[in-house]
Amino acid sequence: MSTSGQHQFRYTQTPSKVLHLRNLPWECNEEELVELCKPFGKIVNTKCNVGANRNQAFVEFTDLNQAISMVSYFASSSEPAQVRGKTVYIQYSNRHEIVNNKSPGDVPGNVLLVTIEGVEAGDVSIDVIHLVFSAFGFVHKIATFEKAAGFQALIQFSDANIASEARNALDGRSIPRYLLPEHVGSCNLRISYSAHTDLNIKFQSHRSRDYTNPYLPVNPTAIEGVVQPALGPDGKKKEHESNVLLASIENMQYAVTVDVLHTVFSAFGTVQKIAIFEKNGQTQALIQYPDVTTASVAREALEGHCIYDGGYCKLHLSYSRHTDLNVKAYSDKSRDYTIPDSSQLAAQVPPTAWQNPQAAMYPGNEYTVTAAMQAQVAGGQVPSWDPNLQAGRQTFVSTPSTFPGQSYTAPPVPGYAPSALPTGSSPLTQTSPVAHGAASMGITRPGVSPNVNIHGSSSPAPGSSPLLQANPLSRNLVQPWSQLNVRPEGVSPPGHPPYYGQ
DNA sequence: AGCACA
Repeated sequence: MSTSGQHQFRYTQTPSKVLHLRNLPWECNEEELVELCKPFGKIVNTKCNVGANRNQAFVEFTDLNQAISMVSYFASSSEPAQVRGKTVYIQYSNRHEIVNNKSPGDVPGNVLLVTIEGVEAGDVSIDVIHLVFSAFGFVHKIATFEKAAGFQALIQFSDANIASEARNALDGRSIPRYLLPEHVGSCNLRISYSAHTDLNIKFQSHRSRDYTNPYLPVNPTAIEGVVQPALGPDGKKKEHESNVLLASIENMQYAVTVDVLHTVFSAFGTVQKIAIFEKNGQTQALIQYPDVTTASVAREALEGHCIYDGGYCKLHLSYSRHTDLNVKAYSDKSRDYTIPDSSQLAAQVPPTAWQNPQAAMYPGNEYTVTAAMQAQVAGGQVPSWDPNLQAGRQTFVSTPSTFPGQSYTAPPVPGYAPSALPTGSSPLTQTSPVAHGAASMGITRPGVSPNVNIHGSSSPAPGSSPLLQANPLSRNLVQPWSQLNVRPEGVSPPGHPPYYGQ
């Protein structure tokens, strides 16, 4: 008489050693599942927090009879199966084994990866996140970031037990409404484990916090994402100064390598770090000085000037929002000069290492946030460039041998008066970066050129070591002068004589 | 309260 008489249930009930459990309480974890099921046999695998509501689970016994005994028992029992007082419905799974029980995000650790669904980054403050997660124990560090997956946060606890409690309690739940702006609708938390064990927070900011280190400097201007200065209401650039310069390189017909940039920008002070990246098809670079003053001088001096003569590689400089770059110490695209002997790493670092430098650290679903991680775990100090985007520009970055032969001129070295340079006295003088570079600078911005005005005409003798550092052909900045006479194959001498501007 | 994962 029932309509289901000749119908099977939508989900077949043929016995399987895998059982499907539903109506589980949201708190349910693996241990509770095992407690419920182990009287009937040995459990070889489980999967909990399944389904949209995370209230289903699978349990796999070693053999079919054990699963059958459990289903049979509760089918005839007056006491339903329960977890924490909640009735659990048990049936045979329509599969015969549990696959992929543990995704990387399920491997417990002391750091949680929290995705806050349905909100924009600005809707949930780091203080709210801190408040919510502090209910389970001392929160050591928080780093937030925004990616395709949504607004995410890494929450570091002292140990995996506390992290686990927080995850079990909060996964799938919402941040209380009263903690959120009114316009926010639902706001579900999706929580998995991060592979990280210790976040590297460099600044206290609205994006990242280290609660273990109250003396960590505050970086009030660290704003995620956009590197370029924001536009003010009047449409003019709102520039706040920074010790890090953002250089956009226009008309980049010639290679602009880390070494070239280091040479150019070192004229104004110690360059700490450099990172080159592509943005919207344009090459950009971040150059970090120890202080704002140095950066400011460099910016004023170099803005609008060309690295190479003929209008090539014109620099446009602005202040980055970043204050401390998190770059690979030695790669094609970045350099950290604050690390001793970084140049020695050259031979040891595979050329492709930078392309996915932290891949091993970001298994599974964290993969999608790698770029943001590099930025935000470091405290929001790095723009969210994707190193992988830099493929395909090898023509410009490989070696000096790819310079167009006849038109090569070397980059400038501000700080030495062009007039002090010898011309034609040696093969090298014609390629002198000082000569051409200074000329280029002088032409582009007469009177502002740092090489003339800042350091005056107190030039060193030709051939002294600063000149070496200017030569982009030099792969190694400490290369002895004599070695520079041996040009890399394929690099032609300059096609035009040195030009000395005023 | 009704089947994951790739």
